[in-house]
Amino acid sequence: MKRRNINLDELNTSQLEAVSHFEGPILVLAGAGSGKTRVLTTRIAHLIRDRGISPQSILAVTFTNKAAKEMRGRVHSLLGGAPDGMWMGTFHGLGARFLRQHGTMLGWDARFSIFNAEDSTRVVKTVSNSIGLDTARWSIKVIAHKLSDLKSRLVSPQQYLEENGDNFDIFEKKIGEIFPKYQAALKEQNAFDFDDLLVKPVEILESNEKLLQVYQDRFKFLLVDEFQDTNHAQFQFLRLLAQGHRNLMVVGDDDQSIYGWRGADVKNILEFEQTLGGAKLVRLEQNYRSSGAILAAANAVIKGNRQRKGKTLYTDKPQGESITLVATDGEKEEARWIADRIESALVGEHSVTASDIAILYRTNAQSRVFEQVFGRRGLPFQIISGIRFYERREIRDVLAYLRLISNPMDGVAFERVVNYPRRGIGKKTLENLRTWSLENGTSLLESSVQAEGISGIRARGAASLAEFARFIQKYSSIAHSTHVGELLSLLVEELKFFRDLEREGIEGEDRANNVRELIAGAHDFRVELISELDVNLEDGFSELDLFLQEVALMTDLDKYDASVERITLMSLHSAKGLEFPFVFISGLEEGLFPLYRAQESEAESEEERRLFYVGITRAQARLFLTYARSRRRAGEMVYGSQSSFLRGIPEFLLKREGYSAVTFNSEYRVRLDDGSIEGVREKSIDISRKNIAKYAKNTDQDYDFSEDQEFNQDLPRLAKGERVLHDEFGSGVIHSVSGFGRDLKVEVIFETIGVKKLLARYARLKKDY
DNA sequence: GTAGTTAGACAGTTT
DNA sequence: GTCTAACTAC
Repeated sequence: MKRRNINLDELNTSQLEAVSHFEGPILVLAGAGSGKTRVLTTRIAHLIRDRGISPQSILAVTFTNKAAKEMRGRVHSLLGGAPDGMWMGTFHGLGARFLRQHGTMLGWDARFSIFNAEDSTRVVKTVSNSIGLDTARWSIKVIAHKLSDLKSRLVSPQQYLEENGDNFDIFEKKIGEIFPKYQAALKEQNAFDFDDLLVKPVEILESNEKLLQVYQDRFKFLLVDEFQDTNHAQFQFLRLLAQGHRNLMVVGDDDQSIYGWRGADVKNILEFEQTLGGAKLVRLEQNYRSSGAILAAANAVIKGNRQRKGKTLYTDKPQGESITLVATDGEKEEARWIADRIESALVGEHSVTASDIAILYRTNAQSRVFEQVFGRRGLPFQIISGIRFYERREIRDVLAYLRLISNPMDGVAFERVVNYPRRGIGKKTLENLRTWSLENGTSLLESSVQAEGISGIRARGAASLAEFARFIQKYSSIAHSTHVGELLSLLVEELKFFRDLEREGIEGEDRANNVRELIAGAHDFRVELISELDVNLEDGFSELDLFLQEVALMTDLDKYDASVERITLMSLHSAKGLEFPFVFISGLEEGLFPLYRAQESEAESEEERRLFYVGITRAQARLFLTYARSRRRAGEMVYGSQSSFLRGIPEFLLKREGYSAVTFNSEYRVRLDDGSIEGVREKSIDISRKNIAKYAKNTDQDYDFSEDQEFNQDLPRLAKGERVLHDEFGSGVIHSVSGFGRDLKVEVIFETIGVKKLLARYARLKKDY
């Protein structure tokens, strides 16, 4: 039976040029919303179906699991079946997979742990302490960042020492001492950090001609998404693999490079054509996402940057609505304004639903106010990032047990849980254990078995340690024959985990629920394993090992579900690659966005501007830019002016709105425990913190200022006889007013459709002169 | 030696 | 407003 070719008719000229490109390196400069995912997925399907390339010969790399998943899904549906054998994943995921197979060459066991930033930092700390570093003077964080930076540039400890010779300043000297010890500590614990997942495969490939040959032969076609975010190690990994066939397609947008601080090197994309001699260049400049006004703003903003390849997006779409720029007094007012606007959109603009709306911000801390305001108003929302699920204390505690069961050499995991729940093992006991382990070259867990014989450890502590070791051993012995979900259930049950958490009150209840969610996820793991991974490749590992790997590389963003009916709150970084009909970019204040700290160098300033560009180009139909004149940051009140970024947007694209709470001309209410309402007043009131505290004290909780009909010159006085203007129904006269605050209702006689009863807070009535 | 409490520093983005 | 280090009570 002859199968139909992949349909290429609906591609534009540039897209078609990229998709039908066959052999040789190619750079696709894909502007925001120009259909780059479509190009990638269509080309993969085209290669397989029309060019007869085996899926096994294709390697596709993305930056997030979510993107990988989506790509796999789209290729699947284009082909009408799964592309079996195709390698598709994130750099880190592919690196981990590679190391499971070949890490033994470097002396690691296949069941290694993956250390996240927190784990790595702990190792840096231990190592720093061991060389007697004054940690008050040298920040552990700065050291950890420096190490990561070196590794992402493929600098080994030996190279670092050789290249710098005697030209060390004091800091570099310390780094030179810590770096090799840090690497040794990871190896002792049979662990790789995030950077190692990229660095070590390169190390292996570069030193094993034969193995390199195998992989070069296998991967005839390589495709890379978000190429502007690759660091040196990642690019080197790609180059090694692509050397054989030279069929490397990279897709990216230098204007959306926002991970320089993580080691991403824009030069990879700016100099791609030289590096890969004879590379073809295709530009995708037609935007299919945003309205004319939004796109014009985006183009104007990014023009302020000098370091760029240069391209201008265009669209066939109409200009659309103006971009709304809103100034508010404080961050609370900002959140309320946005909440008001969302409510009116949800009610008044009937095609808009909560999932169409995103609120973006520069720092995750900004999500808090929205959380409070939206929570109080009953607006459904989901926060992506913030404290990530897998980084929560209770989750990391449980996972540390699993890690220790999977990899007994994992010292970070050991220290995390050896005394949690309390087993009477304290600082001194651990210190002695550590010393003894170091001298005898055994892992902390092994040493615990024979803790009785260690000098300095008392009988009680020793017994607890031995007991703990037996506990872990017991689970290790059943791990390979027990499903990971079941294992986790048993473990949590035996630890009486929930009992302890429930003693911690409401917060403990939350934590318990998070653990339950994790257990539920673990029980589902088998299903995902079969559908997502090449099972044959992972032979020899237990589900536990694979579960831990998946979880180590999982982020909050991977849980983001566009179809769930909630407003999405996330950082601008997280939003890359997504799109929404309604986008609010909040906190556009000088110093917050762009951040003060990023203004020191031109490179960082430009990166901030690219971040703004990324934010703007997420919007399809409506874009709202908001800033607050004052904001609480790190506990301090900060007074700021509007972001200098806003000057980059031509005035004619903007519609300004003010929103001030200084004059509070409506009632406030204090809701008492029994539900009654107290203190309804008509006048302006003092809403300073002091007073709020006073009311909070009096009522003990849940006070609620009526939903803020804040002063605004365009707002009509809602009284009988007043002429008003409605976005949809036009002019009318108020016939009656009822209710108050949140529930204020008005009956309006419109010229067009007659009498209509409206909720004032949704109707957004304007003054009609 | 260990567990619970409090003062102090600290909030930039993430695989 | 949240996490860590130092302090104090047992």
